[in-house]
Amino acid sequence: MSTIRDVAAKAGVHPSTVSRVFSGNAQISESTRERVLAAAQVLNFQPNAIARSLSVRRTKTIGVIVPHVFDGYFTDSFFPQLMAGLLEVTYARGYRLLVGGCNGYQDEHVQAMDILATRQADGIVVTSSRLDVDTVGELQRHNTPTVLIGRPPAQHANVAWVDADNRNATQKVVRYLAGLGHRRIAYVGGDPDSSVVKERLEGYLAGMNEAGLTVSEEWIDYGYFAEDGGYQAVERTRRTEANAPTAYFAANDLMAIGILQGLKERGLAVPEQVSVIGTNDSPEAAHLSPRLTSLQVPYRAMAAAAATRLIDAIAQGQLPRGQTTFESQLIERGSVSSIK
Amino acid sequence: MSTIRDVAAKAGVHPSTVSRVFSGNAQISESTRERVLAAAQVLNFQPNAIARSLSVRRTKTIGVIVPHVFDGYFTDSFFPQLMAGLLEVTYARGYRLLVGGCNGYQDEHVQAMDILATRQADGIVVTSSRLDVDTVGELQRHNTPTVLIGRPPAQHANVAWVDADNRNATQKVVRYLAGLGHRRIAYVGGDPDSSVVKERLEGYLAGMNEAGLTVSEEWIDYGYFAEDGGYQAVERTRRTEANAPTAYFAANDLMAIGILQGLKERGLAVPEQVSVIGTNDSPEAAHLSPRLTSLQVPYRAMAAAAATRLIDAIAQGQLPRGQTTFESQLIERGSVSSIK
DNA sequence: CTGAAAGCGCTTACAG
DNA sequence: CTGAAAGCGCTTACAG
Repeated sequence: MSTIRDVAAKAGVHPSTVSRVFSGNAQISESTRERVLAAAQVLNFQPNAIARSLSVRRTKTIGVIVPHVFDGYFTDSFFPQLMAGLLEVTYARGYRLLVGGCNGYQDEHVQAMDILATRQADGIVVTSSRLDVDTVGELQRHNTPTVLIGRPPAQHANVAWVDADNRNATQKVVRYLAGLGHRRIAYVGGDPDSSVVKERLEGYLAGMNEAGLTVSEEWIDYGYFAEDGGYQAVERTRRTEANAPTAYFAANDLMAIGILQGLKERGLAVPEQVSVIGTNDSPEAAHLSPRLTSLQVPYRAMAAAAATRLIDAIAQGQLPRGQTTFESQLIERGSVSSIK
Repeated sequence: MSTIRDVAAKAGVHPSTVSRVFSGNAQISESTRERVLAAAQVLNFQPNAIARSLSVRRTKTIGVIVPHVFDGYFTDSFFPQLMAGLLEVTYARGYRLLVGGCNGYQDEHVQAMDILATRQADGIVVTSSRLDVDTVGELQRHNTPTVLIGRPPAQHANVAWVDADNRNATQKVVRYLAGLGHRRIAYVGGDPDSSVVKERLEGYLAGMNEAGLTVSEEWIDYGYFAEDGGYQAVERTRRTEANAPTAYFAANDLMAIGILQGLKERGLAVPEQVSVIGTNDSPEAAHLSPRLTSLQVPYRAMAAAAATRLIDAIAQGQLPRGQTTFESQLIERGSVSSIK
């Protein structure tokens, strides 16, 4: 690999001149520019981005940590949508995306801090928000460009974030179901320590309350964020048929599929006897039978917005700010009906 | 952010000593190590990875370009599996994954070369292999650590790659179908310029030949790698019912779903009248009705193997070498039956 | 418009 | 075991 020095020698100029033609923003006479470019051409020169980063203290990359803490993580449609949104804007803006794995939630902020502290990225998008792990606080303390996908714990009210209307959307789902005559409605969440799940629970409770429905403890269930979690939720929520839910709202489509399965095994017809609503509008939703009604959360748009906000802030040398809530949309298909 | 110099000052040692305690491999007396660590602790010091990279000429990151050239790219299960495999090993090996987008196949090798030429990564995993774009050649010419997921064009026989047994697996699928009595079998591929699709076609042809079946041109169709591609393939392959296929093998599950849809609209029952086999064993496959029989390609394992090979080579300062073929496995479910 | 110099924050061969 | 120095490959304020 040739360096700026080789090119300078060949073109008969000072290395700083070569640097100037490649860094763009500098007055260079047309003739020397041409000479430099020609020399670079034959030497197959491309400026070393690492050296440049060291010099300008900017990497033009943003980081993201993927917390593949549960097996289904990559199977769920959240992940590809996240990547799609992030990639779409990093690419358009000439940035790169650095992705690190991590091993459990505790490790997530270790990895995030590591990327930032070691200057491998100019900023970071944080996706998970477990309430018991203070990733955000750590990041804030270090005064580091961060935008959250999801809402931060209350004490960090001023971080930049982008989130779905989890509480509201869930309340609407319950309203919709109650409007159809359902009175025993179950909420099947994933990890109860995550903020999404908490927010949705609030929305559920608010919706039930609004409809004048008393909630039975048995209708609230948490499980693994995958088919099996939903499947088991059916067992746990139907101990006594008299008190069994006539409708389920599940934290993701994978769980909804598990619920569908569990109901089928018990000989319960969907939607005739029991209604089911999933979340995320995953690709399979439209192809199940019955076709699954699902609450579509615009993760791709959220990720794109997060990346945009982050890159904008970096470009202006500031910390990202502002928070945006995205509306979820209920995609009505065939897994819901009114109660007779 | 504090530097090695600040720590040195505080600990009363030379910067090079600080460097030594952080770079690991050096003899340091226990007492000075402790002093340095203590100083680093209070200054909240972490070595700047960029500076280190420049110095040692190694970034500890590998790159991958994702060619999201068609809309369905992120929806297909290939992408998450690829990322899962790559992330799994980069994480375990203390590497980072740098992902770049690209805009069409032509742009792919521009981006790949850019990452490498500018030294942002130590090596790269290349995923797409369009036969008309010589990404591999370009990469080879620059003597750059590369491993391909997929097989390279013949002229680059010596690049390292990891691939599925596309040809063989397809031949087996045809053998299986022929064994069930099918004589008019369709092959519905995606992009005909991609090597996977070519290889599968060869396998298809070989399988038909082996079974003593003459192929009708109409049974070979190419379409967009998504539902719609499959849907349209049904139209095109069933111009005349007399010559219409009784079995379909599709390049991915999305297309198979489109085929299912198209057949249903024509009032054809699957698997009673027509059999359908997809590829990739996507999450939805098991939940369709009929449950879709699918050729499972171990993309996650392939990606992991690619990353491992790449990192091993980098660690030893060599170019990656060797090629491995992974076996696909037919997951039999309910969309296939024998012909009466 | 261009050159010469200092600096970005590390690493490492060379002495001792 | 530790220090002093040179170097990794750029950038940019300062002169002219």
